Amino acid sequence: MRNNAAEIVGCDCNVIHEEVVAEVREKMPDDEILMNLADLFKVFGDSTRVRILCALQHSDMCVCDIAALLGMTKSAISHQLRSLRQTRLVKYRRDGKVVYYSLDDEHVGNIFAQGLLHVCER
Amino acid sequence: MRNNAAEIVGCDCNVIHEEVVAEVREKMPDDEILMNLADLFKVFGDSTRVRILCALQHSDMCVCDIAALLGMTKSAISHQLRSLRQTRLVKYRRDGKVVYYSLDDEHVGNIFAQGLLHVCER
DNA sequence: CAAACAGTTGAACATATGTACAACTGTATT
DNA sequence: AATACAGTTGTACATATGTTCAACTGTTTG
Repeated sequence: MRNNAAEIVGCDCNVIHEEVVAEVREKMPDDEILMNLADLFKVFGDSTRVRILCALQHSDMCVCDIAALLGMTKSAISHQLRSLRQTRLVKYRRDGKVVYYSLDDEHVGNIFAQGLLHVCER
Repeated sequence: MRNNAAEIVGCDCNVIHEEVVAEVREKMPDDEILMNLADLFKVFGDSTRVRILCALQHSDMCVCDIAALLGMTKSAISHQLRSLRQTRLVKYRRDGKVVYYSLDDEHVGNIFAQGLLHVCER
C-alpha cells in the first residue's frame, strides 16, 4: 500500500503526500493551456526578440530600421519577426517596398513590466 | 549620405528612418537588463517548468510529489528545479530526507496571469 | 523592361537545452 | 554499521533553436 510508484507512469518514486498530489492535480489547468503558455514565454525567452518587442513599444518600425538598431542582418530579424507574427505578438503593414511592424497585443507591456519587477529586484 | 549602412556594424542595409532609429535607441533599456529579462522568460518557456511553477502556486511540494504529479523522474524534476532556484523563482526547505519546494516570488502569479490573457484570447 | 532594394524563405551549421542513466550525498531507520 | 530512500549531479545523447548564406519575391524607379 505504501509503494504506489508503479501506478504512476514515468515516476521513479513513491508518492509521499498522496492528498497533496491529488488536490494539486485537480487544480492544474489543462496541459494544452500550459503548453501554449510555455510556447508564449519561449518567444520572450530570446534577447533578440525581447529587444524587437521593446523597440516596437516605442515606435512602429520597418525591418531595416530594426536591423540597424540591433546591429543584425535583415534576414535574422525577419526570421525572428516570423515567430512574433505566429504568436500574434506583432502585426505588419506593407507600404510600397517597406514593411512596417507594430505590436499586436496590449499585454506585451504588462508581461515586460512583471518580468522587470523580478529582474530589477535584489 | 544616403548609404550609412557601413557605419552600422552587422547591419546589411540602409537605415530608412534615421530619426526613428536614433529616438528608439535612446529609449531602449541597457542590453544587460534585456538579457536578464530574456533569461527570466526562458525559464518560463518550458512546459515542465511551467507545470512545476503552476503546481507550487497551489501547494508546497517535495520532489517526489512533483515527479508523481507530472509523471517524470526525480532526476528530470531536480534538474529543472535547479534552473528555478538559480533564477530565484523557487526556494526550498529540508525536513529530514525530504526537500520541500515553494514559490519565491510574488510576481510569478502575475506573469502567469498576463501570459494567460494572451493565450486564452482569440 | 531592367536595375535596385526591402523583405522573405529554405538549407546548413553551430550551439543550447531537456531528459535518461548511473553514480553519488545526506538523512533516517533498524 | 548497514540498509533504505529522497534528492542531486555529471555525462551522454537526441532534439530544438538562432544565425548565416544564398536564392528568391514583390515593389518602385529610371
